[in-house]
Parts: sequence; C-alpha cells; structure tokens
Amino acid sequence: METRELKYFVAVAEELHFGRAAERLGMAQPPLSRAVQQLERRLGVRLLERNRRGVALTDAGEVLLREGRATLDAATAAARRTRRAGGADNLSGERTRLVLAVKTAAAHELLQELLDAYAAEPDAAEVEVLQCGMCDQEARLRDGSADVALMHVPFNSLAGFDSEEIMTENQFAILPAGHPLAARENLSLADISDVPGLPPARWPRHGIYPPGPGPEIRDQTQLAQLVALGRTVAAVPDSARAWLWPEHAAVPLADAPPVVTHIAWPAHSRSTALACLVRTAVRLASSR
Amino acid sequence: METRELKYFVAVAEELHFGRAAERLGMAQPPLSRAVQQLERRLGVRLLERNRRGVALTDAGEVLLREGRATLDAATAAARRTRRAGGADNLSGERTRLVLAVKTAAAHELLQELLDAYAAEPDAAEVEVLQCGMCDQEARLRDGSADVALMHVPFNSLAGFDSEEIMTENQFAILPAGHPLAARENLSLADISDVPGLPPARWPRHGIYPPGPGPEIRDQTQLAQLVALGRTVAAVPDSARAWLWPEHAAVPLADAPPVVTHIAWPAHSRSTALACLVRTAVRLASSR
DNA sequence: CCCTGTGATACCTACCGGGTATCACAGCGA
DNA sequence: TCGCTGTGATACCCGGTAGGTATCACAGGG
Repeated sequence: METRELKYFVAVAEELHFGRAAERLGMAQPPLSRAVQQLERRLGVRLLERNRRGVALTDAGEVLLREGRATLDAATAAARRTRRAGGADNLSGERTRLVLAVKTAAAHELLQELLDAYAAEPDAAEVEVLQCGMCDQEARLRDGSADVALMHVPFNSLAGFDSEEIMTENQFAILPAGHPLAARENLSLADISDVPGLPPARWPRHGIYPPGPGPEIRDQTQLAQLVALGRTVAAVPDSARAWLWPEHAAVPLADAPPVVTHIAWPAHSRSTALACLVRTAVRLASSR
Repeated sequence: METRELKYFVAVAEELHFGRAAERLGMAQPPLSRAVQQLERRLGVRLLERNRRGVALTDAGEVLLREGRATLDAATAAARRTRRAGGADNLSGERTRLVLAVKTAAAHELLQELLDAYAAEPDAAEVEVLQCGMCDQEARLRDGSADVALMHVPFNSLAGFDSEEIMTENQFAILPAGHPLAARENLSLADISDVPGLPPARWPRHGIYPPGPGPEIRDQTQLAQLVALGRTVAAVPDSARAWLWPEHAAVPLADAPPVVTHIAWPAHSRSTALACLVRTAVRLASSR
C-alpha cells in the first residue's frame, strides 16, 4: 500500500466528496476515483459506499481512515526527522537541536526552570520551543514537528508516547470578577457546569470540540478575554494564575481532577540529547 | 515519501549490501541503487556511506531506519486491520473477532479467567489467542497481526501502546534440582548472575539478545529443558510455577523487580469489543 | 597484474499515474 | 414530461518513471 494511495483515500474520506478531495489534492477527479478503486481492489475491501449523492464510509473505511492517518503521520515524521538529522546536525559539528512543544503560556515557571536546568547540563542541545494551541502538542509530536512535549493530562492524551510525570496541580475556576459565584470560597464542577448566562468554555479533545453551548477555545488569550467579557467560565490548573487579568476571579475547585504535567516523546526515540532533557525534567520534578 | 522507497531503503540498511537487499526484494540491483539515490535526493540527505567495500549508515540513515520501520509497520497494520474489518466482520452479521497476543504459557490462569469472564459479557466478540515467543507481542501489535496483548513489564516495553495494569508478581529463580543453590531459602540476583558452570539465560530485548555467556532463549519450553539439563539458570515470575518440571528447583528471589502484567493495545484503538475486553480485564484485576 | 566483488551508469521498455472529454444516473424544478 | 444540475465512473491518450540488461569504475587480494 503506497502512501500516495493512502493520502488520496484519507482526503476523500475526510471530504466525503471526490470532487472536493481532488481539488484539495491539486489533481483531477477521474484519476482520484481510479486510485481509490484500485486501493479497494488491492485490499479486497469496499471502503466507500457511493450513493448517487455523495459518499459514505464503510466500517472498513473508518478503520483505514484512522490507521491511514497514523501511517501518514509516521511517514512525514520519518522524513522530517531524517532531514533534521542529516541537515544541520551532521555538518560542521553543529549541535543537535531539540524541538520542545508546549501549550502556549501553560506552566511558564516549570518550563523556565526546565530550560535553565537543561542548559546547565554539559552535553545539552539547543532547545527550540514550539508553541502550540490548546491541544496540538500531540499532533506535533506525531508528525515529527517536535521531538518532545509538555503535555497536560487529562487535557492531552499520552496514548502512543513514552512519558514521565513531572508535576501535579489542582484546578481552580476562572470567572468574571463581578460574578456572584466569584465571592464563594469554594466551588465544585457542578456549580460551574450550568450557570445561567455563563456557559463553560469548550476545547478540542483529539481535534474535535465536544458539544455544548459554551464558546470554542483555541488558545488561552481567547479564553482570558471571553472570561473577562463575562461570556464564559472555565476550570484551569494552578499555574494559570500567572496570566490572570484584573477582570478575572479565581475560586478553588474542590472536586476537579488534578492536572498532571508530563514530559512526553515518541516511543522508541533514542537521541541522547532527548534522554538528557527527560532526565533533567525528572530530577527537577523530584526536587520540587 | 512512498512506502516503496522506504521498503527499499530499510532492506538496504538492514543488509548493508545492495546486491543482497535487491535479491531479498526480488528485483535487480541497479533500480534499487537508483531508488535509494532518489530517496536521498528527495530528502536532501545522505543516508548511506558507500565505501568501495560495502555500505554503512550515516546518522540520518540510522534515524530513517528506525522511523521507516515504524512507518512500514503502521502501513501493514493499516492494511491488515482494514482487510479484517471489511472481510469477515462486515458480511452476514458475523461477529468481530479479536486477536489476543500472549507469551506462550505465561500466566495461564490469568488468561483462562480473562477469557471466561469476557465470554460471559453480553457483547463479547470471539477471541483468537495468538501465541508468541519470548517478546514479540509488541511486534504483533505493531504490525496489526494482533489487536490486543498481554505484556509483561519489564520484559516487554509498553512504549507506543495504551495499557492497563492487571497483575503484579514476584520472581523466583529456577535452577536444576540438584544444584547446591537449590537448597537455599532465598537468593538474590547477584547470587545467580555469576554461578560457575551455570550462565544465566538470555532473551531478546527489542529483538536482539544482550551479550553474555548464557544460552539464547526463544520460548519457555526451551528454557525448561536447558534448566533441567543443568545448563542455565533464570529468573521467572511466580505464575511460571505452573509449568515447573520435577527436575527443576524454585527459590524465591529477594531483590528481583516484580513482573507487572499489562493488557495493552495500539494507541487510539476504538473498537467496542476491545474496550469491553479491557474493562473485563481491569475488573478481574481489581477483584483478585 | 589480473580476477573478484562492489555499487554506479547508460539505455531501453512497459506500465501506470495523470490529464481531458464524456458517460450514466439520481434528484429536482418548470 | 423533459431538460438541467451535480455526482462518480469510464474511455482514451500521453509522459514520466520503475524496472530490466549490459556495462563501467574501482578497491583488494591472490
């Protein structure tokens, strides 16, 4: 099975429309139809149900969409990492460079400490910090844009990665300063899940937003502004206190699950620079 | 990057010889040379060092070998799982079939209980048990031959999989019955690591055998026989008591790390049958 | 000094991936 | 009822390229 065919199938499966998929791929529709048919023939499996008005995925198609995306990610990651290994690093003794994906503005302090501690290591590599939106450190790690990431369980999923736990925090509720609930000593998740006129913010889980009335959040600035405007409420980890606005109020959440920050990297990574960074992070965690 | 090119490169990187690699791939040597050159050109990176007598991997080549294997595994897994999803399952209401990879003869009892408990579930699928050698449940899971596996940390690595812990056991030393050490009440790892005439057995870690004087073990029968013959000694988990021979002696190991059995599956798997099996396993674990 | 074994090059062919033009068909509105 | 529209499939052509064979260039070793 060639990655070309896989790319084509994934495009069609995502668009559920040959014409649009072909356009997205920068090609004409007929060869795309043919390529997908050929893939079906090769696998001996019907992937798409063509009902005269559009296209639907079969069960097998669902499977291939999921597994195919993973395969394509693996391929682009392989290419990217190989290029990086051969490009800067090999020539003229330039040092290995590590790309660390972080959720923008999450856990500043920890990040700062980690970078400082790592820089002090004798064989430290240069670390480039790649800032991500609410949840796409996972994707960056999977497609090879990053070598290592700081992830926050349960917001991120560690599935498919190696990881070490480095910090646990409680959560608090972030509310508009003037709101009645802001005066409370304590809140529970139930208290903030159904406040009239203050729908809880939603962020993507595995790339899609859960249903609900609240606004869809892509980054923390957006969240900060919406809370300040009195449009939403959210649960955030302690380290978020660093970026609170005067218009915000913070109230401890008694029953929210703790947020556990992990340092995560692609399974089977074997770079010594990475191993050193992880070691530093673990040491830091145990000394806090 | 096409899987074809990747397959070619991996073959060459493994053989370190274009001729043999070409033979293994069932093609002539010149087009293989050309394909690898083209891959190097496309990536803009030198992958192989051709010194007139054979071939060596560059650093970038090492990276691509590792990542490329992962990509190829993902691709074959995608094809296999898609075929399975479309083949038996979709037609005529036949039930989903789960393939469970286990280390042959490891943790019988647990396996038996798990299969029984799962079969009693209302929406249980048929479970096929795939018996593996010492350590290749990981490979089976990665290449799509299996959907789920019982793995034994620290013998197996869970890197890249989702998993749940279901059993913890201590280890004991398994020795020839007549051996002086067999009379001891307790042993330590140090005691059995350097016994004259009784080199400790070795099994593969990530596909390769660690160096040492002891015999290379592929399955438990082999180990059993070698111990009975007075050729080797090994540390094995408690559940292995089930298959001890009269010629064997078992002595508790005070300082060996516990063996933790996990149920593991490919990250992001979403089959309901699998979820049910995992739930059953976890329930079983907590009730033991 | 030639023979052997290595990977690279030259050149040809056949296949196939991609394009354009067109078809077959379902739904829909006049 | 008859086009009209939008869908994916088919027919056919062309060029690039994957693969083959023959050969080269070169390092080591007898």
